[in-house]
Amino acid sequence: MGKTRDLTGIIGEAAALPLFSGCTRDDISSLIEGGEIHVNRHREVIFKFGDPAHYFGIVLTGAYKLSRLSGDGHEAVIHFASIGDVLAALIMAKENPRYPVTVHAMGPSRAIVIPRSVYLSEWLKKPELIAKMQMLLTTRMSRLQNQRLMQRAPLHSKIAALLLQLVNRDDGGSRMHIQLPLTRKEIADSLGVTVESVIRVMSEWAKIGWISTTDRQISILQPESIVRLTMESQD
Amino acid sequence: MGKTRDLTGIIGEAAALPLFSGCTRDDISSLIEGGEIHVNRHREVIFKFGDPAHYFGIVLTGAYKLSRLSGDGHEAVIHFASIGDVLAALIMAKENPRYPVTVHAMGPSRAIVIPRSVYLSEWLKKPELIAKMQMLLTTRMSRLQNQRLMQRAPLHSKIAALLLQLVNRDDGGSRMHIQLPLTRKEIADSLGVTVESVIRVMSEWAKIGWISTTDRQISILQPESIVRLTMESQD
DNA sequence: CGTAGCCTTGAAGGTGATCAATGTTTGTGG
DNA sequence: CCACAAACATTGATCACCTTCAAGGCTACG
Repeated sequence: MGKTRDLTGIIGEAAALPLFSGCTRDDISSLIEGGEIHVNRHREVIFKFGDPAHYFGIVLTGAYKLSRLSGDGHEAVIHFASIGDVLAALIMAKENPRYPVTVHAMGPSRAIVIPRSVYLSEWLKKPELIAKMQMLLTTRMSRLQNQRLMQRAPLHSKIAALLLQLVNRDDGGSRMHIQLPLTRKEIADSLGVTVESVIRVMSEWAKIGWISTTDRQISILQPESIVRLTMESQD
Repeated sequence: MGKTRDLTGIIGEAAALPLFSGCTRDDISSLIEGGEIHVNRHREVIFKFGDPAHYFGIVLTGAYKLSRLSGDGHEAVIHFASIGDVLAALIMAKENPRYPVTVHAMGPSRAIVIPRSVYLSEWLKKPELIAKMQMLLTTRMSRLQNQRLMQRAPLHSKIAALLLQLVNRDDGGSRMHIQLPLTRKEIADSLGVTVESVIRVMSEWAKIGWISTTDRQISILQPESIVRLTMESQD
């Protein structure tokens, strides 16, 4: 894992994030004071569950997986964080926080980690910034709630909904692509089911040409078909 | 549903909430400006999913159930809000928000609803208040995440975990009691399973004296046994 | 006193879990 | 660059758990 404290080149990059829209370069400079750039390779850990949490993070490039290990050794994925997303956002409010999740890089990724103290001293002073942070939390919460809605749906609906949630439109919508390197195992852990079950469903989809996978890059070739699956048991 | 705009008697009540600890009566007075007290009977709706959201709420007495209806007519319970908890906390950050859940009273309950505009103009100015709001959101998010961990656990573990989450210690801990009037259906909708399954598990527990129910009031008579169930497949 | 909401029980069936074995791709170090 | 290990994908057989469907009872409340 590479680290650097030289933040001069970063300010421009940070300014491009929606989170910092409306902030001057000086604003940003003070907001990321004492920060550090982490350069991670695939599967590297940036925060570890249970460790004392002195830093939070913002994804600059790539993506990170937020997960926890359940008692019987299964990994439960909480969230996939991509560019602009906040890592360990939950540690802000607590007194002596510990990381509530383990954060792995998904493919080569970069993040800036910022001392919690800077959040308390600088970030909290700016209402618009707080609102944006709340917005990020809100989005994540809505996602968790939506998945709650799908709990009773059949497996193929859950997988369909997850894929659509992670998708970025390529062109007019006739073909979609998921930016993260996503394994079947990660999909399974995200839905709380087994790899085998996920594979059985997705292999079927690949066979009939609805999706295709090459090196963990998933493309949705027939979005309408996938969308229809989520409809069946959903509003 | 009874409503009143006379807030004079409420300030003292509000001051007792952890949310407003450290606020003067004048502070509180401006924070609940334009608010309204809602007095609800069992099962009454205070916010409805999809309606334009101009107000958020704070539970004063009783409890409220936050839920959504899934496409196939099943109710999915998102959260049980009890005294001091915030209702529709998620609407703050958005532009033209609509209520993301339907909120039902569970038993006779009272809440104060406050215009969103007051939040934007008054609440956001106070960093400690923001921190407390984020804390409430954080707690809720952690809860959703913990339930995520239980996804693969057997049903009895899930029910055990849910009951323990909702419990308030009565005495030294040898006997616990859940303050809300909680039906088996609501437990089922909260876990994403069927009523029948919940009943089969809980009837068994009642038979061997681990719990007892009288008029939707659930008592846990043997907490250790219940706790053990959650351990089996959890950290 | 009847309806609505809640609880209960049973039988049958299906979905996804488990277990086991094998193939494939990716990454690493000599 | 090859060899080997590790991570990932796949397939099949069996089975447990939970769902579904159906029917009936209990209690509160207008």
